[in-house]
Amino acid sequence: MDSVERQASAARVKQVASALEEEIVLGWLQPRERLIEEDIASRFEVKRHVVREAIAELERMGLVERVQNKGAAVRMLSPTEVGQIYSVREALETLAAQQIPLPPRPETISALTKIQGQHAAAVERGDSRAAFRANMAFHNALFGACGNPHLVEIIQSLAQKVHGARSYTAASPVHLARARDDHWAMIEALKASDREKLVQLCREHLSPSRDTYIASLEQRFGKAG
Amino acid sequence: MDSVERQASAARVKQVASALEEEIVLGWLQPRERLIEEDIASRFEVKRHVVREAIAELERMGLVERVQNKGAAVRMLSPTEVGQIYSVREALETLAAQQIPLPPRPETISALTKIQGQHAAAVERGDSRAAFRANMAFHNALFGACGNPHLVEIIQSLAQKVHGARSYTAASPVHLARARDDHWAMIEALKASDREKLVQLCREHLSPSRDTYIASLEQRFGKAG
DNA sequence: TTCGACGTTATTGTTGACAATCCTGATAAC
DNA sequence: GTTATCAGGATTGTCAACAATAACGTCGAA
Repeated sequence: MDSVERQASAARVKQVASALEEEIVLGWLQPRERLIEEDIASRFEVKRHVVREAIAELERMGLVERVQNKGAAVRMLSPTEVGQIYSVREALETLAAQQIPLPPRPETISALTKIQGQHAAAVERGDSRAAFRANMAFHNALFGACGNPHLVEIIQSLAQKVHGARSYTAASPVHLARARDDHWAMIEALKASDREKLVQLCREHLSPSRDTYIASLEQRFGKAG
Repeated sequence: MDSVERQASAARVKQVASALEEEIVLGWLQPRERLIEEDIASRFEVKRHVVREAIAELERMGLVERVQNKGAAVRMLSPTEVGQIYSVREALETLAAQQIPLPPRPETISALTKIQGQHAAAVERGDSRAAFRANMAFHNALFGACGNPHLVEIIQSLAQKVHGARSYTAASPVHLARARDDHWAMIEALKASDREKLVQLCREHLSPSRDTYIASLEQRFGKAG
């Protein structure tokens, strides 16, 4: 093991991609901001080649837009698009929630509880970066319990698509706290095998960030945006 | 215009990717068969670079599997996986069918009719390649009418995932004829604004290829497959 | 002063060569 | 006869230099 450098490049690509994803989600990279390949390469100490693939990945995820000979820029989602994506998310996450076997396996509960502990801690100390990660982990674990990995994969990819739209809420203490409470409530619903409650929670969990994003966008660019 | 060579590479990548997709779907490339980058490069008269990206695309679509330093091979889907994917497809295509505005716009009907004419013609003359293309176009046009491009995109990607599993049915005259009849029936349901019928048709349209694939697989490898 | 042509620079796209890795088959030892 | 070892070839992964392109600023003319 000669340290970090000897990783498979595929791993490095994912590493760079998710690092960039985080920066976009947390708002460190603003919409319309360009992603310069060489800059990123030197910043992460990888070859441009790797950055290229990472950006291609981000493009596939819909976080970034690319045009010939002009490079990539973080993508700006229109309110319409965000609304459409959320409506699909709602349908799919509802579907997944309905398929989670109740009562859940004990491991599911313990895993969720553990992750949510980390999430709550991150929210407590205002660490939006850690909160973001824990939040993703929570949803993966939750929907992962539905037993259909392909459904989970789609839910994940949809969540990633609107990650870019979340820079407005990802750092907001109010929203983070609300998400935390929602998560605990979901765990309770699972424990109680209360499917109706669980589905309802999942559905309503989505609204805040969608509404906040759309509202802030309309405020900035006018209702026509 | 200096001929085909002057295309943007992005376009060539997609071209190669969909050409390979076709070959996989039509069974010209068997499961487990390896995809040699240089071979493909020379076959399509593009650089290896382009092939690489195309294969990455196929990997993302789930048609192909890649391992470090060993390259890509067309992926073999287990019956379980196929079942899972189809169950998500069913949910999503049902959802989309429910969202198609009824009565549909005249353009929708005419577009579908035109595409289906091509499909029927292809089926008639046993041109499975053209039938495959027309089939894809039909479903895109149909679900595209639901008005949510993101939903359509997901439906498309799921269809692509099981394309590999379709090599068993894609060339079968019986299945092609059945698909053709289903399509005509869907158009009729649209014309009649019969939502219930439409949704039912979409749902049942999926079963044959799934069942055929699973059956053939279990026959080949035993129920344990 | 403003507009447009032009050259410069920053950035991306492409290429071929090289390095690393894995598979195959042959040879030799047990 | 079987297994272990090790070349040789085939294939993928990495790289750095080069070409192509678009953004930018400058200069000159109306």
